[in-house]
Amino acid sequence: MPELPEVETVVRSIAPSLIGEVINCVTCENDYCKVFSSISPQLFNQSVKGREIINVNRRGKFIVLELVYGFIFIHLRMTGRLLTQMGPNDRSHHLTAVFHFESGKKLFFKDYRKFGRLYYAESMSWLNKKLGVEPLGPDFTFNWLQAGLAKSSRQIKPLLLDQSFIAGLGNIYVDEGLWAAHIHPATPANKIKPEQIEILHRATQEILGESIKKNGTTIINFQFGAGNTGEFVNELKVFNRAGQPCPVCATPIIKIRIAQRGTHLCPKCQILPD
DNA sequence: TACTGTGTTAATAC
DNA sequence: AGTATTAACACAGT
Repeated sequence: MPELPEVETVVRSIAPSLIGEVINCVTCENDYCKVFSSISPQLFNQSVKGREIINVNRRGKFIVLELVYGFIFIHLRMTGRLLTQMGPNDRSHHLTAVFHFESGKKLFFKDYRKFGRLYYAESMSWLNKKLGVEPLGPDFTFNWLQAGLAKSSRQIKPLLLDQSFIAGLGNIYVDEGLWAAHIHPATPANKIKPEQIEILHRATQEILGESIKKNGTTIINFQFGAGNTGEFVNELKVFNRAGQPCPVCATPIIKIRIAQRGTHLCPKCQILPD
């Protein structure tokens, strides 16, 4: 399940082989035209054919291919993978799209649940208007977070998962950040104490940064490059650790449902306020 | 066989 | 307007 650190890892792994390539065409595979979202393969190709990729970046959980004119945005959703070559075990019926470059190189978009999508837009504003602040960017300050939480009565976890508020956090890193700050995930955002907001702010940045250093987290599916997996899975404190001891107090971690999402927490460290 | 889990959007209800 | 809930998407795994 790629979140910000995993998408960043993918970007770093593919950027060197994509920059400078000129797109001949992008085909959808296995009749899966939906990979282009709502537009037709013809229209998508009209926009990208002959254009050079001049940079590869990330915004939230989107991979951004900057073209000499315009942008391709790639969202991996849960199981999308970008491969520069197909391995012997990569079954072709999981392919949803292929980039064909004029050099002869290819980029394969493999996605066995087929939720991943490709989008084209002429400017970054298409994406920026959907997404909130970058948690590793300069706008993610303590003051901004405190003000944002004060304005909302929503439960903190679904608020942090809302990409139009903060872009890039998903189930793993929200659970980890809330545990670090001793915040129960169902706490109304506007009831969280400033001291806890301060820890949440710092912990979120630290956890994301550390995870990027370890190439992200692999629970089941995440891979990058030629089948490498993320090592941050070994640093997780609560996510996917139901029944195992809390690293702080040894109380068994529990898994509950909040806003229809599996949610991991320490029932002793993270108490819901009255 | 029925259910779950993933991220996101759209639709709907309050 | 803000918030919460649900379905839809697709499919491997249990």
